[in-house]
Amino acid sequence: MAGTLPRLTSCARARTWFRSRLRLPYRVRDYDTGDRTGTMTSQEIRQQFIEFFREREHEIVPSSPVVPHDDPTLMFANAGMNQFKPYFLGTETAKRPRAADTQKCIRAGGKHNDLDDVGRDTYHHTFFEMLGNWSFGDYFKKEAIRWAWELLTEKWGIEKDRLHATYFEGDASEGLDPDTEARDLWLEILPPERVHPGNKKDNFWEMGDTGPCGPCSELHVDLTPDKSGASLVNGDDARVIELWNLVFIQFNRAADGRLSPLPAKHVDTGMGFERLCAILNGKKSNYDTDVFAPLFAAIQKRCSAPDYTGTLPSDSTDPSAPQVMVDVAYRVIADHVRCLTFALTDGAIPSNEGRGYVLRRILRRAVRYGRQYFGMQEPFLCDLVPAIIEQMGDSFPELTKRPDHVIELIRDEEASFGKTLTRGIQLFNDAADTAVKQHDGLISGADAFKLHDTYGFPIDLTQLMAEERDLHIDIGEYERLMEEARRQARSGTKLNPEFQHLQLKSGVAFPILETDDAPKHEGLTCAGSILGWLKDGEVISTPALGKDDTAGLILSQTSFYAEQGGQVGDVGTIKTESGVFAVESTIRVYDMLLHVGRVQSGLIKNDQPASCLVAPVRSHTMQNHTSTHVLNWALREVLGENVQQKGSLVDPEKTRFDFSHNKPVAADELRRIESLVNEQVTADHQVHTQEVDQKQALEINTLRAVFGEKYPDVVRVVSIGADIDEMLADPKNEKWMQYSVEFCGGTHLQKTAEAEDFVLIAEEAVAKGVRRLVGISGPAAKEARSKGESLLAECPSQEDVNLAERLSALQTELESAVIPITKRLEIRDLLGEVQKTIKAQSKQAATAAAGDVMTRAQELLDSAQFVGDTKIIVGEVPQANTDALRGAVDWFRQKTESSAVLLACHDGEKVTLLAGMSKDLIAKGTKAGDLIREIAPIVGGKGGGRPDMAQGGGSKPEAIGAAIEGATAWLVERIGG
RNA sequence: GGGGGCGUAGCUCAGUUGGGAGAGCGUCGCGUUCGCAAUGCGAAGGUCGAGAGUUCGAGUCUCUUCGCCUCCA
Repeated sequence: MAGTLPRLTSCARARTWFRSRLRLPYRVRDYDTGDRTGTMTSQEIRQQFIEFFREREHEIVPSSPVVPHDDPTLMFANAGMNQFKPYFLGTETAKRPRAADTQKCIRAGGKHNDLDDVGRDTYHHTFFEMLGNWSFGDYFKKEAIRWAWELLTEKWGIEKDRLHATYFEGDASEGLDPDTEARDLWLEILPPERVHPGNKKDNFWEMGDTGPCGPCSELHVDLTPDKSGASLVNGDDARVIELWNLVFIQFNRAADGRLSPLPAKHVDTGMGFERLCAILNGKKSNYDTDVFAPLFAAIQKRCSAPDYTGTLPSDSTDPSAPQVMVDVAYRVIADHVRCLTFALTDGAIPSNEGRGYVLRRILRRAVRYGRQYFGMQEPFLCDLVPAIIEQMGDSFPELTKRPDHVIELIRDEEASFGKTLTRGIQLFNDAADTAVKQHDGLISGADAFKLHDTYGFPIDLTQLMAEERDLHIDIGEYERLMEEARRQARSGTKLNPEFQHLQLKSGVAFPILETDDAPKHEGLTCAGSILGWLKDGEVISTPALGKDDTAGLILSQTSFYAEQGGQVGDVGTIKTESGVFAVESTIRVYDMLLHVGRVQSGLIKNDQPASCLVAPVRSHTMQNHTSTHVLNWALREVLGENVQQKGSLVDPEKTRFDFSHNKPVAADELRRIESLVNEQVTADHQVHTQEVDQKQALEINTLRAVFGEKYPDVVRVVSIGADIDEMLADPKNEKWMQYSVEFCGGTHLQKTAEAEDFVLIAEEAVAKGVRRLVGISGPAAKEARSKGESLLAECPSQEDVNLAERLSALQTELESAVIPITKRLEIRDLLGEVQKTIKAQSKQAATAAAGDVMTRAQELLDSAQFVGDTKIIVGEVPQANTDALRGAVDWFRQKTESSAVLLACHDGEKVTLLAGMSKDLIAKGTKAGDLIREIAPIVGGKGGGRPDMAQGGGSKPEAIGAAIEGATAWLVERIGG
């Protein structure tokens, strides 16, 4: 599959090239009939947008990944401005004042989750492109408005009298005046009846609760036949739709809610690409454009589906008519597979949490539609990926890099959902049967909830399946269970209650007390002074903190490391002349370092000099952190360049490193990785750190940056063994490849030998395609080694006695022991062999014993007395066990017409009794269980069982004789009498 | 991070107050058949994920742990 791609994409490239030479004229004609044969391809539209702004001195930037690795507040890129956020926030300055691009966006998580709308109308998408142009403190409203107008009307020929503009009408409660500047600019172009004021909701844009914001101005297109849609602007009507949003960022909202003018004013615009393509080609639906046409063709071919006719549930008298649902399925599948292809290409993976979970839900929705309306039982979404790559690979070259990987991920996910679906359908059928028989066609809320909770069946699917069988669901009960589950999940995530008040109150102003934490790299102590503390959600400095008060203490200077980059926050103590504060963890909020903990003794007052004492365990953290870097390097050496860091955690006990690798790391690979790390430790390399310009640092060939992570312009480089200046002077020299170089702000050893030793103690999967290694260093590593050796020495050899007991003891110990993973694997193999021996031995013993038991059984049968027609077989069988006695009872049953049996054996103090009764006796009311209950107390125990076979036991072997006599007497009386 | 579910033969799964580990498919052997398909009879195949506990007795109950699935945050 991959082999054919380059050829296909180059075809597409040639086509674009050819078209661009032709300079075909485009004119938009009639929106009403839609009979215009579209002449502008989406490729061309995208290209012309880019060119238009390139000609106006905009830097054309590539789309940022749709999966942001550097912004934890954002699940997916959802607007063009995401990658420029630092410029608006003022944390970075733009290198060029103007930019334009097309940004890949996904909207599917979030609060207003409109996933269920996608496919049911003409314009909702989970994945879409956003065209945008930006000014960072450069041009403002005038140019933005004029260019938007020029591009739409002059270049693309949209009829001028179909365009409406909106501007911000002002808001008294915020003290904001109307945006007359924008209004007047529009009035120069448009007649007053097509320039509309808009309220704060529609025409004032904010990034978040705080930060840059400003009025916006939107261009709307009137698609009504007679251009009468003026009253429908901002009316949420499909006939008059928003096309281009121009945001003028000119205010900053502070934490107290007040707005202040920004010194630098910015422009941020966004125009939905798919919608634009539809409008320029006179199509009513985004799905009727060539953005989707090739994909629809691929779907039809792969699914042998009926033709796509473009009907919608909303304009049909029967919203669930077969053809309508077929058309919905086309749109759902096309949209979702686009979304998945882009998200997986950018490094996301379907999983059971976070954004991975959103993707899983999207995939499942598509699979369900495919199953239900196209009858697809096998994975099929994966087969649609090449069509997308062929179509979009030119504009988004990243798609062509690892298509196989994306296809495989989708196929696996589809296959595993297929299994869940089959299981769920079974459960549904059971639930439906119960509903029909017992509840008058009402499926219980509990069943619906279980389908959702355990099998991942969304409620709408369950409802659909119910409707097919003319059943209903107890929705009220379902909702109640759902809410309960939500509540439970929430209550589980609360912070340590002691520190809950340390959450900053939102919307309340607070001073930012900046902390200088440079000393963290110098040592474990430093002197600073108290600036204040965070308590009850507020940053304050009075009154003093008394004994046992909990707070987040803020110092002017500190040697504590705040949790960042995988390294945990430090613990320790802070002393002043009047008190001692125990620090339990350290976190960063903005530029404040919060020393979270409690006052141990005395008082802590503001402005006091304070000395920081970081707990000595930090040195173990440093050993582990430096080892982590070497490990990262060793992984590349052993497993190859494909190893990408996926996350890490470094604390005093261990280092936990997650990386992309799609199969378990083999035992010999583990050994090599471990010994490579130790070679570097023994070599006692100097650990170099230096602040370097990011671009320059990226030149270094061996540098390992986290894929997709966004770094500041000046980064701290940590090199193990190689001088950083030398590397910068000759960044491409092959010899650097033998050293570890990373961007890192963490605390490190000065020389690698200080790590002492390194041992891998675990290897496991965390997600599909992601493995996790856990390593330890220092004294803990040495201890693990010797523990491993001693456990290995304890392994029994085949000849040893009491194999079974020793094995069980060793397994228990092995489970909790911290030993090298390589040693663990070795021991596991060894014990596996031992296990086989044990099995063979016990089988042999069983067959031998069976022979003895049969001899004894024959004796008992021969000496048995008759009571009427029934044989009374009672006696002791030495050297037997429960299974052997059962075998004997079965044998007697075959040998005799009618029999009552009681056998006994003992192993040390433990007595086992077994009783059997033939059917005729049971019919007469003599049951094996009764016999056992009667006899077991004689040997000091009890028992029971079924009428034909019962079992009991006790602890008095010396009473077996008495028990047998008792049994004989009981049987003779019952049967004889 | 929290909740729920599952783990039994090579595969798909049953297993009801705790009381002899099962079915179907597959495998192997033997029949019917010239042979195949089909079919009849028979057999092999299990540390019931692992470890502890309760019990006279645990696939079943309790706890711990591993793996997978799933929902919520």
